[in-house]
Amino acid sequence: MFSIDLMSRTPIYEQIVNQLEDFVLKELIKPGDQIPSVRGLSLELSTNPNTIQKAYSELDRRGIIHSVPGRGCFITMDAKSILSEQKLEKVGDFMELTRELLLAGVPKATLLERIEEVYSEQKNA
Amino acid sequence: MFSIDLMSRTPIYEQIVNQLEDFVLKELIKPGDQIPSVRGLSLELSTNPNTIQKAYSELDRRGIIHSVPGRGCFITMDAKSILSEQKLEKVGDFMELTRELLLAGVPKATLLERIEEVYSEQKNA
DNA sequence: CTTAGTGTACTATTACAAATAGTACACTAA
DNA sequence: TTAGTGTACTATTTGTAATAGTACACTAAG
Repeated sequence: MFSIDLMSRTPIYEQIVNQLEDFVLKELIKPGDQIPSVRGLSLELSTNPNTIQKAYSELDRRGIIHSVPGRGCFITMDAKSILSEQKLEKVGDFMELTRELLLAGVPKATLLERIEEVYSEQKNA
Repeated sequence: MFSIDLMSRTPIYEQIVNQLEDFVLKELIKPGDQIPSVRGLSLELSTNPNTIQKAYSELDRRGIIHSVPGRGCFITMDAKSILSEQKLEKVGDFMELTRELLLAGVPKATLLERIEEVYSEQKNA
């Protein structure tokens, strides 16, 4: 399920965080579900347990997962709403990127087409 | 003209590169124009000359500027076209971001509105 | 020619964050 | 009791960015 890119400039622990957030939003993992153990995932990904723990601490801090000593880590009930709200802040990034493309001479129509494309992908899913 | 953010996660030399690229696209600097000297800019920004040189080497490598030993650094004639083409690759990022926002529940109409907003900003400029 | 100002190249060092290594402790469930 | 959890901690390694300092070749102005 998880996969990491050692060549990427984004830290491994951050890749884990991003991927798990994606899984939650895509509902590949649901509230209450248990996620892989720190040691288990570190073996699967051939990383150090501390790297996984750093990712899980971050997710716990944000309220996405709930860690229970001796039992494991579980997706919280309101993980999805937290993430959705968090992603809304990306609308600013969206506009920033739009400005860059405008500057590069990309016509408005092109962007509109791309949006249609992405939103129609979803209907087929 | 240039400014750097020491707190940013993006390296200083990369901030320089990005800003100069922006200036070219915005035509604040034009082909043939001379840009600040390595030592001059390092003084202005209170950075090490090597940091500026790293940025300039990168820009030279990409064909954005042309360095002439003993004279200075100048914007190349086709800097803008190189940058425009380079930015086109960002359409992929645009779609990726659109997918994220779709996943977070942002309605298509919101994104379309934002695009209109950005493109109308430009008309006023 | 001299001088000041350019870009360029190089080595050494510092600073910082990510990642690794290893250990230890407390808890839970079988 | 035992195996599997999360957690905490220190020490170390690694890679990159940035700094520090020096040196060289070139150009233009005097």
